[in-house]
Amino acid sequence: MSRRGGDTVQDRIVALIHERRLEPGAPMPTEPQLMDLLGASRNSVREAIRALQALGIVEIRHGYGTFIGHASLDVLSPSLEFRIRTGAQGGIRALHDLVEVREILETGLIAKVATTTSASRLSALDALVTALQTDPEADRAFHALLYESCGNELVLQLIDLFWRVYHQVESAVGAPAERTHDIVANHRRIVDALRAQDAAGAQDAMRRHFRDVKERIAHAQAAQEGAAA
Amino acid sequence: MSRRGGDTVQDRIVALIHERRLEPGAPMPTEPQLMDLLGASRNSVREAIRALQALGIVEIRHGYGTFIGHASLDVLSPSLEFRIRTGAQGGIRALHDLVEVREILETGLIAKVATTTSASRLSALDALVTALQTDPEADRAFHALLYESCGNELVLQLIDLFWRVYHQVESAVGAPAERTHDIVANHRRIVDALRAQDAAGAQDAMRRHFRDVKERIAHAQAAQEGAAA
DNA sequence: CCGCATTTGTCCGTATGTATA
DNA sequence: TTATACATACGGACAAATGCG
Repeated sequence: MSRRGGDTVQDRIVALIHERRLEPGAPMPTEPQLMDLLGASRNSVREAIRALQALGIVEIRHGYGTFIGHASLDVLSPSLEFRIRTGAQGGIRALHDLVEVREILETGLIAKVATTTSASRLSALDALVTALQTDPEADRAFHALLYESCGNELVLQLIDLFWRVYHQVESAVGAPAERTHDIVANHRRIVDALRAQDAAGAQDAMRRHFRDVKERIAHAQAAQEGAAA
Repeated sequence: MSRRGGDTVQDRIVALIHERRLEPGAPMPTEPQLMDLLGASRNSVREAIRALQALGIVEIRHGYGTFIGHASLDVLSPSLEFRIRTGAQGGIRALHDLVEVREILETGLIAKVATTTSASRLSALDALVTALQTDPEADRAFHALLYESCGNELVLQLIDLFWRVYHQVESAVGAPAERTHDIVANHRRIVDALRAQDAAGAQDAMRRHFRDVKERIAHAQAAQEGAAA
């Protein structure tokens, strides 16, 4: 029932939000109110709200109320993770596609921020590069901080989403054979190019970084095929 | 209850899918079976399934059954559209971010396919360019056909998703002041560069295309601010 | 074409847990 | 602590849609 069309309970709730100009954080009507407004039973209203919650359009706080959400992109995490894990070849193909999207996004963005990265940000990036050797979250923070100055919230959330999904399925699809030394070197090259305000050099460094990531995936694929034989 | 963790009904259903190695298109257990398997009531099972449906992980057919879905990215359409429409300044800022993501993706991809576009595909692109003047869907088909040879299903779905969301909110946020002549010229430049196997030229043509799109958005923003004054 | 079984959709009533005041 | 409002969960019942004999 939920697909295209304006007559489902779910769509009518979304229309109600837009009509009332409810902004993120604002309280939703309570379930009894929605039952009355939409002429639907509690069960139908609840199911529609659960679907909207899965999309990040509303947020439910236990025993308190339901509120307008921010529709953050990270609601796609379970869907993307599922997509990869059910993909052919144990999802390695889908994982490669995911990394390629990351590469396209980050090589495109790095050129935009290459000349607008402040000195303080550069030193913060330096600190994160050294932290890479011990803390895996430093890598996530590194890629997030890189593009913080671009002023595009959507692309920041996209990059963070893909980073999280990749590292979540990486462990499930097989050990990545981390070579910390190469990883640190790749990240340091990126920072060096930014410090020199060398956009093309930063793009090259980013491409090299992802080339190694894709090599690890290909290696995992070969190991998997070997195990299958 | 639905957030992170492995003890919710929703997460247990996903775990069940993975345990049974159910692939897209395969039938899910029926609601009574899930009630028995998970020890939950029918309402709880139904709400969890509705959330999974919203994520594209399952597909429900009334009176027939529930099946494993493909987790296609287009489930994000309502979420993205909501995100833009509730954004500041009537969503124009968010719309600009969306177009910028499209630009990054397409300028990055066009370089990858610049040398692998067959002659038959080029003539098909030519036909779509002429169709642009009458059929708005030709634009969508054009951008889809451009990258069909890249072999990355994920990025294809991303580009198509962003195209649809943009054109859906474009009408809601204000008339775009279409100038068909310029649009056709921009697309033709792209095809010409591909025919010459000129990757850099194709990127330039793509950037010019999106520069015009962003100009239209800025124009709509100025008109809106003028109306508010 | 019809009727049947299966499955999902909707609804009702009730009880329980939780957060706020 | 108590009271209230809210979300959560359960069980039962009937309606609607689909596929099949």
